[in-house]
Amino acid sequence: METRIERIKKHLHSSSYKLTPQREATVRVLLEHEEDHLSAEDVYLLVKEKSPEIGLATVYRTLELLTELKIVDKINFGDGVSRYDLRQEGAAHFHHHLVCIECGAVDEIQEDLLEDVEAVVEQRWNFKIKDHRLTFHGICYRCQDKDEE
Amino acid sequence: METRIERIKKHLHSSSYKLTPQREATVRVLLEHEEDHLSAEDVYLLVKEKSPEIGLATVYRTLELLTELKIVDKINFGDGVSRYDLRQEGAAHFHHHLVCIECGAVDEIQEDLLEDVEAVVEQRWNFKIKDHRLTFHGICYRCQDKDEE
DNA sequence: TTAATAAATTAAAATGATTGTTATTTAAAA
DNA sequence: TTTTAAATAACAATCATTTTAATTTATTAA
Ligand SMILES: [Zn+2]
Ligand SMILES: [Zn+2]
Ligand SMILES: [Zn+2]
Ligand SMILES: [Zn+2]
Repeated sequence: METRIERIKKHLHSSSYKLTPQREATVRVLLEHEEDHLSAEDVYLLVKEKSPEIGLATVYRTLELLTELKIVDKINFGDGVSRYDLRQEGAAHFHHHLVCIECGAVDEIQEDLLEDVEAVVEQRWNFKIKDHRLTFHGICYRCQDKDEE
Repeated sequence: METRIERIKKHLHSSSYKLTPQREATVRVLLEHEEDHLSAEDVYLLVKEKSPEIGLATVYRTLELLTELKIVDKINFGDGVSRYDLRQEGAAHFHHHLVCIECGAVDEIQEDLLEDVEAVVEQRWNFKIKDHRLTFHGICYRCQDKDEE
């Protein structure tokens, strides 16, 4: 945890940004909820528990900055809000998501899976891929079990 | 064109909805701009040219209805607006997108490409896939040519 | 055909997420 | 220490989308 914060601090410094207390509090919340897919409001409420003086706009600005630096990925599952996902350290690509249309759960796929597809796209469409977003909508294993009862 | 409208009309009827003049005007705009990825506002302005009395809320409701019936797909490229894409008739899956981070162009990939990946996901994650969203972000062929100059 | 009912629409207001503004604070540089 | 720049809080403003209430249109029943 602390070492990851240290690395993020260096990452900010190398782009001449500072890890202010507000930014650190925000990053800590993201680290403590790595499994989740928090909205800006979610992050704000969690940060507020420990640092009640922080403003929502600051959370937004911090998340924007972290997105710019590719420390987090911004993603949208079709409900009206953007969600923020810490990028795995050293991960070449953004991970994929499984969104259950019954219970709303969002599970993650860390494996790449797209290598072959991306090779085809780069060749056939002459498109230089920098990033991707892949989300599957369907029924999660939990809801399949429920349905069988 | 007319036959596609007819089929959409039947599709609505089979779910006991009517193809009102406002809905027809909206569908026509979508058909006339199949290549594009129009926002609700975009659709509204285009519909207004021929049917100035239509309201923005009606366009939103119509697009919502068409999305429910899977006549269009709602998609989000990360700017703050939802965009609406006519589904290819008979297409099993939603097509993929190439978003250029330099010029903003959005190109389409109609080929499936994901068959193998989806088989793996269904098996390994025990997830019943109903739909997907796949978007690549990168440099389009046009901008690559520009960069070489 | 006419009265009653339901569906769809308009226009306006409300909502909710996000962004911009301004004064203030904090940290770095001179 | 004084000066300057960066960051923040509090609030206002904006933008996309949804809701509401009144009206219109189409459908059904008498
Ligand atoms: Zn589920
Ligand atoms: Zn995730
Ligand atoms: Zn381009
Ligand atoms: Zn498309």
